[in-house]
Amino acid sequence: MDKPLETIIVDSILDAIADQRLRAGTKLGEQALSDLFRCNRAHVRRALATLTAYRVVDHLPNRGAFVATPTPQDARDIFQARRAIERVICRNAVNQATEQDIADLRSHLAQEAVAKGQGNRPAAVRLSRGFHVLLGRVGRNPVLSRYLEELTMQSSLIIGLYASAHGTLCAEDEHARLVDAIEARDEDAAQRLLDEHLRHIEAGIEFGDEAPPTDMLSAVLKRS
Amino acid sequence: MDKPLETIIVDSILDAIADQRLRAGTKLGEQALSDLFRCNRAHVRRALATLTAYRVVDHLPNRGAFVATPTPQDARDIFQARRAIERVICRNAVNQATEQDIADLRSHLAQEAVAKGQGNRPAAVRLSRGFHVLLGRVGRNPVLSRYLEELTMQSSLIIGLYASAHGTLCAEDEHARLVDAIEARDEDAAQRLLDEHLRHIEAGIEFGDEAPPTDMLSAVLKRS
DNA sequence: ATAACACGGATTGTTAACAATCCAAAAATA
DNA sequence: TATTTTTGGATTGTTAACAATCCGTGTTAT
Repeated sequence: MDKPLETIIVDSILDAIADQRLRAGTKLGEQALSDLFRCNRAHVRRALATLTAYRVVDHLPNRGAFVATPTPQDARDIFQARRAIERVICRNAVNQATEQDIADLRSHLAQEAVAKGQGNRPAAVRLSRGFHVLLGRVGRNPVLSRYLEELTMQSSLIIGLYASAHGTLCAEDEHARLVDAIEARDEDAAQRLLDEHLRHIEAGIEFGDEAPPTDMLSAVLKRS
Repeated sequence: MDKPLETIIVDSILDAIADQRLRAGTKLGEQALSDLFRCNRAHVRRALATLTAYRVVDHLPNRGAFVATPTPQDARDIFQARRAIERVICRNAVNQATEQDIADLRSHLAQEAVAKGQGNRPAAVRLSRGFHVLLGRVGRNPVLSRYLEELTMQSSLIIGLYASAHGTLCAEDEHARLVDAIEARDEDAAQRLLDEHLRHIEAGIEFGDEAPPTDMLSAVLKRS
């Protein structure tokens, strides 16, 4: 049981972003965070530095750290990168997925279905991201997985910023059909399904209206 | 004229790695670095943290920071990621390269030729990396460019670690032919050339013999 | 002679105090 | 009243001292 403290802060913030509890533009004050996590300001400082390296936080000198607000152009670049990376992850998954992997993916699908059935949108977004991250693990290339984790994180941010209200979010049967293709070892079908899936997500994003930053860190980050 | 100090340290170390003046496994002591750059230990500490985030430095708790030593499996993963990413960068470049871009690439080719002609291997490695980074810029997707910069950095490390002595390094006419294909707007040819080029580089790597870490930071990092 | 142990220097990790900067609200001026 | 200036509090950035850990060396005991 190790608790490297800095990782706890980083993960808490990443989770909050994936959950869309932390919205783009929110200020991440050092004092506020060190109070929340009962720790030294230096720890918070390092956590914010690594989040900045992940491009999930913008750091303005003498101003502080803010949850990044990707521009529409950023969004296009990010989704193009996802298509490039997930294409190969998908191929790896088709070639290397074990029965256990398939079972894990299907189990995840079930969770997604529950969240959707309950109309729990934040959970749906988080689980949808989780599906792609899980797929990345199945691909067994840690380099690609890491990039995908970054990109899906930023995607969550983008969806929180720009997603159209009429929540056309990740038709989950697209996930299911992708798992079918992987299980059937149909590489072409899997790659095609994934590419289309990503294009659907991107198409569901509506640019043009800026979302206002929110606040109230403590209410949003508190958990353990 | 900005000198954010931390970036100076980071860039110096990255340059030294790209130049293969800093070899894998070298210890990066905090004291040594703060002496070298006449700065506070905290600055060094942050620089090492961001280098760790770039996966170019390994940080062992209570032991210190070391230039990362990628394993052969790491190398395979890294080159697979490069193929995935540069494939798309290449497509972008074919579609968007301006005449100025082509000119820049050709100018870079000339520099590479000079270094090779002089038998200057470190410069050749650095310039070879520079070609790919430049290509990334032409692709005009900052997300992909950033990942490519990381990956080429790690590639330099790998080449320094494992490259066969009979320096079959980046047949530079492969770069030249790639630029030809881009200028001719021949997407298929460009992508094929780049993919083959990357496979050639990877094939030129010989695993199995571990290279011993070196030392003497001051001799290797000093410049400005 | 070898192995376990203990000591001391060196290196990393942590903390708190101090300095610099920014921001918003109040005060002064036109 | 509108605009500029000032001022105080709050936040970030920097530094140095202190604590904890590691590692090589030298000692001791079997």
